[in-house]
Amino acid sequence: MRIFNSYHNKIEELKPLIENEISMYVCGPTVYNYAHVGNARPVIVFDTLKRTLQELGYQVKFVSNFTDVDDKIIHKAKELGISEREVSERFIEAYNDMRIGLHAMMPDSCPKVTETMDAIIAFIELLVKKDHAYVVDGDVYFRVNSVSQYGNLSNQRIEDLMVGARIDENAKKENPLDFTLWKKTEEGIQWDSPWSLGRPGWHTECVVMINNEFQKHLIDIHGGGMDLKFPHHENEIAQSNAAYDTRIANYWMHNGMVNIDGEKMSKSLGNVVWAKDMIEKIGANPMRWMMLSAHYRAPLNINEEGIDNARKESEKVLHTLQQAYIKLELADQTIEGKPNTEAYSQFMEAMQDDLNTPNAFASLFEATKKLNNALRQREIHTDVICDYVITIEHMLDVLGIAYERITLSEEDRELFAKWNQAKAERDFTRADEYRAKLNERGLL
RNA sequence: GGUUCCGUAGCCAAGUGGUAAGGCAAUAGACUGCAACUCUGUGAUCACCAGUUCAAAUCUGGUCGGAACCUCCA
Repeated sequence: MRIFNSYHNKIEELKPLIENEISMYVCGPTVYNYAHVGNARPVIVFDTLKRTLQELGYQVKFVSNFTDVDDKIIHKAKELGISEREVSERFIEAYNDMRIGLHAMMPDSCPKVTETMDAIIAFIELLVKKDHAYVVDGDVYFRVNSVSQYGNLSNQRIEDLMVGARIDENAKKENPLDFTLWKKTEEGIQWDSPWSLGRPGWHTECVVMINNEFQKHLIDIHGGGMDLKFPHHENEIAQSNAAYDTRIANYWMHNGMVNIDGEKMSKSLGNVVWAKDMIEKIGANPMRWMMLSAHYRAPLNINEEGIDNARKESEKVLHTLQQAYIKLELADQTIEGKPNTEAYSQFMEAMQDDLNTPNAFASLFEATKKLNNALRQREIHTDVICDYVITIEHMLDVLGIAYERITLSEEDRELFAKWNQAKAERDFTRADEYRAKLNERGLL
């Protein structure tokens, strides 16, 4: 498996820390609102990565957090007149519903900030003790200049960041780029700490959770949206380097942003689309299909035509699969075996090439075409059909596209028999009746 | 100002040195009792200019156009 490592900006062979095992972490959402379609992309991308790794035989441990302590949650709670906990629980549930709606596997663990507070405070204490952080009036800041590697991930020099960046002037900080580890606060939920009543900054939780969940300071893969590269991931690396002298993850992966009709989604443009609404509108399969039809690192533009495309393509493949099930059922042929077609090899080759899903789809279409051809032969070769059914099923499993094996009832079988007989007798009135019934049952 | 990325047929989208995958749409056929489904055929010299090379969409330089990040947005 080769993946593009954002840390080095190049494609690298994936070498796990432990043979046949992969530890991966993806930054989760701040649960103050529903997830929009942009949020759905990393869910789909990294779920697909996990599926690919599993198909390759890796044991994958996948962790993704919930940020349930944040200013935005506090504001939302005020707005709705409910507690912060109620806000976060509501949107955690909604987020998990979205995962289900996208056919994404649940992560093996979803730690929450509120349940990690002791470890976060202990970690900040460690940074302070090591002199990588300093305390001012109950706030704690990370001293960016204390780690030499700062800027490595985003490839920026501290001086450059200082010049043009619109950095808020905070007189308490030694350096404008220093980021908050702990914030003294009067508003919202608070925790007691050695420095003040307050709450942690955003960048610390991921580091602590990774250490906690994986019981080590270095994992294989860390993922998230491109926009998290700086400052969030840069800051994670800085903290981990400061505390444990490791960059937390060997491989950093970032997915591209999602646009709607060529424009960035934003509240001000009023074009934010909730993922749940789109799933409901177009269905999970087309949604995933569309998201995977472009390479994960490229920006993805969503428009009506793209949705339509994804819908047609997915339906076509699933329809072919369905016809194959019926054909095999009618021939009393069971489906078993492992994928052993050229198309499958090419598919997996594409997936191993930094998740080249567009090429993987090409293999899927080829397999579909082969299957369609096999289904149209006068002489039915069920073994060939079986090969391609298994091939396509495995491909769909890796892509997370849902399908269902059809079984025929006695009635269905009779209908097929009668239809064929009527056609043979050239009684097209009756034949059309049977055809209509079969159509009604979605079997044609 | 700094950093990163992109510009391939009507649309979506691979390919990153050896004469342009795939899909959608369009169009012409085949199959069919008719239809649907399906299958087959048909289209681009890769934003522009210059350079390196036997050879460039693919490397270098430049021009034009677009995007992201540098603001606790995936």
